[in-house]
Amino acid sequence: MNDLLSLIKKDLTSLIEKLFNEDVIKNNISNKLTIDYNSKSKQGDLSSNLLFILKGQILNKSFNINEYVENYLSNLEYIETIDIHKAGFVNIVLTKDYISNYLNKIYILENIYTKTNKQKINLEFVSANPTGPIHIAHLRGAVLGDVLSSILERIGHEVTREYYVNDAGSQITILGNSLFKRYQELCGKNIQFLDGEYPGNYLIEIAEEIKNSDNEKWLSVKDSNEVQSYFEQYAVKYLIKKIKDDLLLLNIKFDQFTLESEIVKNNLIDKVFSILKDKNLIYEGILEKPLTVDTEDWEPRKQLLFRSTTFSDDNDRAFQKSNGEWTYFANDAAYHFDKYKRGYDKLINIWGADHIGYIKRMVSIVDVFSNKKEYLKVIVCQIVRLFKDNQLLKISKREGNFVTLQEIYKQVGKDPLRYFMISTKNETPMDFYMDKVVEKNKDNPVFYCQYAYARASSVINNAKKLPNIDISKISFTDFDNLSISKFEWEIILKLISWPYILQDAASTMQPHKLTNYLEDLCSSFHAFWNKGKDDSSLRMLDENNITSTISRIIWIQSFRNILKEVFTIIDISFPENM
RNA sequence: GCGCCCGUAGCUCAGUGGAUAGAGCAACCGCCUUCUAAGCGGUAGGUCAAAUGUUCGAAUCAUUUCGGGCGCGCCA
Repeated sequence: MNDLLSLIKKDLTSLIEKLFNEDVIKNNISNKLTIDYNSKSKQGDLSSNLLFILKGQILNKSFNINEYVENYLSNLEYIETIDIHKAGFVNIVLTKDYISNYLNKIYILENIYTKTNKQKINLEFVSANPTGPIHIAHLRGAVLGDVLSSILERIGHEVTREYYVNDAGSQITILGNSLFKRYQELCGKNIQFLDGEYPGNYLIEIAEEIKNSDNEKWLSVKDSNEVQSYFEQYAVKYLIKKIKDDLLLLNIKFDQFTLESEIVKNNLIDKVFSILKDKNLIYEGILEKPLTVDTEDWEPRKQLLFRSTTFSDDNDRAFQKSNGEWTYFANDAAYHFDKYKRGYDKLINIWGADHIGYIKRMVSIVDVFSNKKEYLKVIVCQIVRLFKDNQLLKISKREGNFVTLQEIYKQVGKDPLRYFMISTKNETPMDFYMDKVVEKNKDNPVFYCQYAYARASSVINNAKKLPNIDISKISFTDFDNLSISKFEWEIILKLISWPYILQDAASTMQPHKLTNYLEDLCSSFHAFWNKGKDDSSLRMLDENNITSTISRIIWIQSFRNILKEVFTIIDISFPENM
């Protein structure tokens, strides 16, 4: 929490403790205390539920709690006035000095954030299979993961951005096969794709590369394993490179790529297996037929199962296939074991909505080997529906005709993509209108906020031209409380609440709180800008009133500083001129 | 059938125990000789899907119902 609120909370908490120690109230209920920036009513800067929670606790009915609280608070140095609302809210107006003191930190961009206990966090996201290019279904998680990482870094954590590459398993075999078919096709053979194979055009490019360097050499290689493995590896390597390049369009970079094949090679599954075995969480059993499978396709078989139901999952889950191979789940568990062994304080995964059913077993198994509760946090992002010309772009998984990141990027660009992908809460399904996000008007919050920054920058540039003010010599000691209007104090209070907003976004892991804040703050700025048209005393620059002009330059610079902070975290541009 | 998520203004969404439930768009009425009108102000628009419960207080929590999305092999 930000210094300001935690300081005041400390004082209110000790008030509650005092009342408890003096036997005025029944219980120490300080854990129910809340204090917040007062955005809802205009009755003060901050509000607290203090009296609500004290009311039911008073032992002596004749004790005048309102008066007691009022006296106590009035003596605190940072409180200008307090107002006890009849419903039970305590509304606090802070002294101008106190608010100015915090504004100063933002003006000089120092000590804005309270030091947190630094944690080593691993954030795994995207992790799309290297069987095709990045497309719309991966986009939201990609940006969400990147921005969330930046948020956590900003408050002092050390974040590893990680990508897990599923380069083992049957999908990769099929990929290799499909690529070889494309190669054969280029060599003049007739080919046909089966259901479940990869007919996408992107494999043709890869096949062309191979044909250009090796000609028809692979047609005559007898060892089919050699062919298979060559085409698999070539495809995976090529596609990983392509995925990296695509993500770079949005400036998304990873610190680490971990290969499933390496996890398998290092026998980590055996280790996880023996831990489970020791804890009696694995057994040989037969699963019931799932509802989604036709009866004729189902054959009950004995295999090793993980006791997922112990952790309130619907079913126990297959850990080893009946043919002796490990399941995908086993590999993935081993991968998480690997992350755990690397010594992170916390693991975060971002998954698409299509993996919801997989969360329970993964979180459970990580709990088991890490011996920690909620060591792994899985964030789910809901699907994005893409609209163009107000028409829903239908996708068919079967045909694999997803709109690729590259295609969307070409039409929309980086800033709107990054902004909109995080501006809706991750659990809410999102509609993305490709035409609207590039419009340059109020309809489009990206431009609305960037425009506010440009306007503020323009004020500062004009201030540099004022004959009687040297902007480079302004320091915070020149800030005059009295020349600031009421409306501006509201903006300044919003600036001060920024560390609280960031902290909140970090602890709830919800980056959309940043864009909400940004839009609210910029709206206040645009409103104030226009007030100067009706009332010339509210114009930001006034040659005839140096004191108020200097004070305004200070908060406008602070406003720009905060905007820069938010834009930087979201990683979109902030042009000075538009 | 089961699990998770969602249901808030005509539309897209915030708000998830607190005050008279908020923004933007769309509609209607206004504001450019002066710091960027790519902007601002105002009007209108609500059974917070429904019911019951929990308590000082519920859009928010619980239970149930209805509607929508996603998922429900030994695939990945």
